[in-house]
Amino acid sequence: MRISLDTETTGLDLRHGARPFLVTTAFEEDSQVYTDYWGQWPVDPYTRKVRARCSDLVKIQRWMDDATEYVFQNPKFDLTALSLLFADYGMTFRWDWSKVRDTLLAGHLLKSNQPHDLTTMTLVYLGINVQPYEDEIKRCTVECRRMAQGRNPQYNWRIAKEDSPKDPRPEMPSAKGETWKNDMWLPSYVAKVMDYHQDHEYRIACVDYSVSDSDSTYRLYGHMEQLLKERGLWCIYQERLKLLPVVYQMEQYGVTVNKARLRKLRDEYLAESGKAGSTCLRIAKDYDYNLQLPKSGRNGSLTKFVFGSQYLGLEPYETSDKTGDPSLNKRCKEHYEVALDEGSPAYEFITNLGAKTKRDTALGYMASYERYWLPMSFPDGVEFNVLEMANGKPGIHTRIRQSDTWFRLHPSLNATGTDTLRWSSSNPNEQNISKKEGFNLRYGFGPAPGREWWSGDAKNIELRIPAYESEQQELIELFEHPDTPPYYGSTHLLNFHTVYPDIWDAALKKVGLEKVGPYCKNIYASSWYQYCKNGGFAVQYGAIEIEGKEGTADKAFHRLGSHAKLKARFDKLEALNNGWIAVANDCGYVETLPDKTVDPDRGYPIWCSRSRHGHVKPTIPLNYHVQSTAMWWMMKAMIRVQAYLDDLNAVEPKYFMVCQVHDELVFDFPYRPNKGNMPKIRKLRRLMEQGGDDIGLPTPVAFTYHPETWATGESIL
DNA sequence: CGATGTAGCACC
DNA sequence: AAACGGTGCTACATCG
Repeated sequence: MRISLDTETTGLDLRHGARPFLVTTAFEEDSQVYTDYWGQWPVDPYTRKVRARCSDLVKIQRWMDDATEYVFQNPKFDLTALSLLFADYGMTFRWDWSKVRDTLLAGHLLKSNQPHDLTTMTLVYLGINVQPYEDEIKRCTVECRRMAQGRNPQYNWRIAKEDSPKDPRPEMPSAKGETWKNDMWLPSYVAKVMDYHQDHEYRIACVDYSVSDSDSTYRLYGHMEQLLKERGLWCIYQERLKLLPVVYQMEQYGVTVNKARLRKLRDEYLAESGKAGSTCLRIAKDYDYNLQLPKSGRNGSLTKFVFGSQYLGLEPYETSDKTGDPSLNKRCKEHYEVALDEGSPAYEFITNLGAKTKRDTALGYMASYERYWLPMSFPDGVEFNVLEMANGKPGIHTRIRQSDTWFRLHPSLNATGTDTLRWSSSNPNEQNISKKEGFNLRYGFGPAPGREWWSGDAKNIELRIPAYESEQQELIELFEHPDTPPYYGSTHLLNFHTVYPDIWDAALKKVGLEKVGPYCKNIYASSWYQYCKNGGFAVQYGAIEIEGKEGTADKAFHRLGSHAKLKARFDKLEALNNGWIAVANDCGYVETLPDKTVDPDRGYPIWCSRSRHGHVKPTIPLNYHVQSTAMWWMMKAMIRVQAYLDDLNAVEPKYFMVCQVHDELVFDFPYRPNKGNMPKIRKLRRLMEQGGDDIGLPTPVAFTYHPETWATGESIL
């Protein structure tokens, strides 16, 4: 029998203590959909702890065991929630991944650029509007919250609020915005306290809402299953389902963070930011201006000082598309640093402002890591015995002291979080941890004692895909012969030669074919070579070139006509781009390269939004196709690798995949002297590279060894 | 006071 | 009509 399940929880931060207080289900009998529920268990209003009934938990387990398929909207969340709740009661929640179905994965596959929340999908696919249920529970919850906050709170209940120094909420670091959503347990509690009658709205609003979600999930899945089959997407969906246990285990294990190292960075940045800020204030004071420095970005005070004619009076370099205000972003600061006289007040001000902003951003990230991290008892925790009461009786219990140095983050990973196949990551985001020189926040991350990290990244995968697909020989040659001069496998150098032939030829005369590439890279490191890298990325991400005009790419290359030269040299790439634009305009989506082990005839459809005039932006189709193909490859890599790790972990869990940043995978392994894990790493590399066979091009993977920190490492393979 | 939009910056 | 793709997070500014 197929069932659907939905849980309502006291918040999203399950690992910080949020728990389900209501579990609802839907199922079918004689072509009729029925619903049922367990809970709503009482929530302690002072601690927000859920008091579940063990007999209910047993029933839920049995209900799951008896089902042949369980449907969830985002299974990872509900399964984690139930697991943790069961664990609170010394019970183990069990489920069978092969029975798990997901309306979220199905929704993305059916229409990648459409919202995948349950309310929207229920409206779109079933024509049912469940918004009234949400409106009702919102109204009830907000009413009840008023009893506990405001000017005259009657009770001292711990309602959800955004964390703040005045009123800290360490148990709900992600609470912000619509915080009422964390308090849906409150109406039934109030009804109980007030002894309201059994049918009072406070007693039923949450159950009605949740039951409606279970019902929607059940019906939605039946509908989606049919659509996926009709549209020939069933095989792809089944392959995608294999991701669920992989993501689950990654989130569960998390990444380890070193507090001492992060604090060291913090102290450095704090000092430097303070110094740069004082310099800015001093310069402003010289103009008799009382500058209010923003904590990040800009504020009115700063804008007035920088652009006001009576103060620094800088000419705007770029303006905002939306507001037309002069911009002060990184590009602009870089421009002013070149254009202004070194030593002038304006120059000093801009450089110091840039230095401050960068550091403040890093400081903000570090603060968020501290908000989210959790203590870990492994590995330098020490066992000790204590006398404790348990079940009303005293006894000696073994406890493990928590580490003072090592903490763990569990970023939330969303495999359907983007319009493409890229994942999103949040709370905190693990995909934007700086690796800039001098700002390498990855220094704070790495293997805990007794462990070691390895990272594997797909070499240049987003350039390889279009190169092989279009059969652009120069690029294929480049990738196949990474040790051959003059480019040594570097697309930047190939671009350099193409865009700046005069500079290249002069260097060639001077140092010869063997050395011309490295020479250009070295002596033009912060000028032409850097511009070339910037321009190359602009082109890779789909910059548009219009004849005779300086587009973004030419601007980045610092030379008019650069983009035209690249397009002429890489004519097949250009044809591929035009081909995908035509496909997107024709049918509304592009597809990833077909995977011959899944469906040799078609790939994953990635929908491209259209403008009001019905056309797809020409910068989108190739980019979506390439980005998503790379991520399909990554998905295959993760599924294969996890299967291998599961084998290794059959006896004792030791080998973990812990992080994914688009084309990079990070592994946390037990430490082995003399790189004793190398055979396993070679196996990982083979498994990852196997994805290339599936989509028909070579996809080499490079591995780096990180025995100490993620910031530094040794290239091994 | 909360919600919303914008800018800026970190990643690939 | 617009022309560089995909994200998340924080602070600032504004509005009701």
